[in-house]
Amino acid sequence: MSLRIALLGLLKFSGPASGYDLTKAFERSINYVWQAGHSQIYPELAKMAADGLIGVEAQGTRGRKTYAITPEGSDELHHWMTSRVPTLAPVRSESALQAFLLPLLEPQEALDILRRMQEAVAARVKELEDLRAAKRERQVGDGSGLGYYSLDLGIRHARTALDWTKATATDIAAHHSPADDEPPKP
Amino acid sequence: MSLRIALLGLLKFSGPASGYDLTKAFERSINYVWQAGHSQIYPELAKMAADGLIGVEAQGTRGRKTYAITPEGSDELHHWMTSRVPTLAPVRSESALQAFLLPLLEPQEALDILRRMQEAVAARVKELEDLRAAKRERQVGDGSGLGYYSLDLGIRHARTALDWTKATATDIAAHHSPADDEPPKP
DNA sequence: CTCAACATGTAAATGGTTACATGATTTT
DNA sequence: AAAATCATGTAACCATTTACATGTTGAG
Repeated sequence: MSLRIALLGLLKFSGPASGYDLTKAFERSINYVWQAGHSQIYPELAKMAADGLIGVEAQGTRGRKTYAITPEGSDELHHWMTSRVPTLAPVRSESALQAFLLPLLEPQEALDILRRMQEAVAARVKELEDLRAAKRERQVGDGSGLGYYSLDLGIRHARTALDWTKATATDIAAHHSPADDEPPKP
Repeated sequence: MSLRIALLGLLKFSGPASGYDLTKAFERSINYVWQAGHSQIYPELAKMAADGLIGVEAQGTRGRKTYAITPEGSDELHHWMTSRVPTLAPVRSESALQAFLLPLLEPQEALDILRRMQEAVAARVKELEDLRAAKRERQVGDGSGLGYYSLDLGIRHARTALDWTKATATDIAAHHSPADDEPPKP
């Protein structure tokens, strides 16, 4: 379902596009909230066309097929957006699993992991903030452009994860009584 | 892979258990970071036993099989925990997709959705905070117990999502110029 | 005796990833 | 002429979900 919705949203927003274009669009923008490769996108477009949600608007050179959203597709998209019950998608994340299992490790091992996590998350924060800055330069400064609000959400989540790594490291270090194996350097 | 690690972690922490026990443990605790039902767990346990990561310790009544983690299983778990590179799992969430597509809607429609999201997220925050309070009462107050740190992470994420719904609603309402279809009630 | 909880499995369907396969056009 | 990019598809595999299927034990 979600792949369909994502494709309908892209077609609605940017107008007619080919499977190739949509694959690129996925890589560029939407892959921060949903991922799909061309091997999933092409068959899905064929099914959506069969269901009347999109139509082949033109066949270009190199076998290029340009799809456009139909009124039925617009309805489907609008219906999904406005009537889906806000199910909090359960988290399914290896990092969260690692966090879950942290108490199994020795404090020093846990601290090492948290330090590495912290670096990775800090890099992600920077990546997303740069992306937002680049977007701001390219277009008008308001909330138009798909992905504006989800990018904000992503940045907030990444910053929260960064805070968590710091707080957790502090917490573990406190229980650990750092004198044990980190003798102060004079 | 992750399912294996989750099962190894539970067996390591709580000692020998049956597939049934582990299914219950999943439902209770770990399902905030990873989900699996019994139909996935039983076959996986069989494969893990074949791979020597766990062993059948005892066969009880009602066909109950009790599995225990082996030294090889412990190694595998420890290796995964300490040597996995902290890949930020890409988000794949319907809610994030909905956030991504929000600019397609009329401001009033978007505000309605954000209001419903806000209620759902607030409920999640409360659920998780209650869970932490209940855990605190039951056992010692420090960071022991699997899931202590990931629960903290979950609470922080949920609060962040709540903040986002409020900020986004405020932002959209500002652009919308509320006088348009929300005349002030005298 | 009946119902809830215990206990384990398999099968079918869906969704997603990786690899295979092919060919046209444009750029260097 | 070679390489990069455009462009589309299929096949095999893996993970996950939902449904099917069966039988035991203990409590009320």
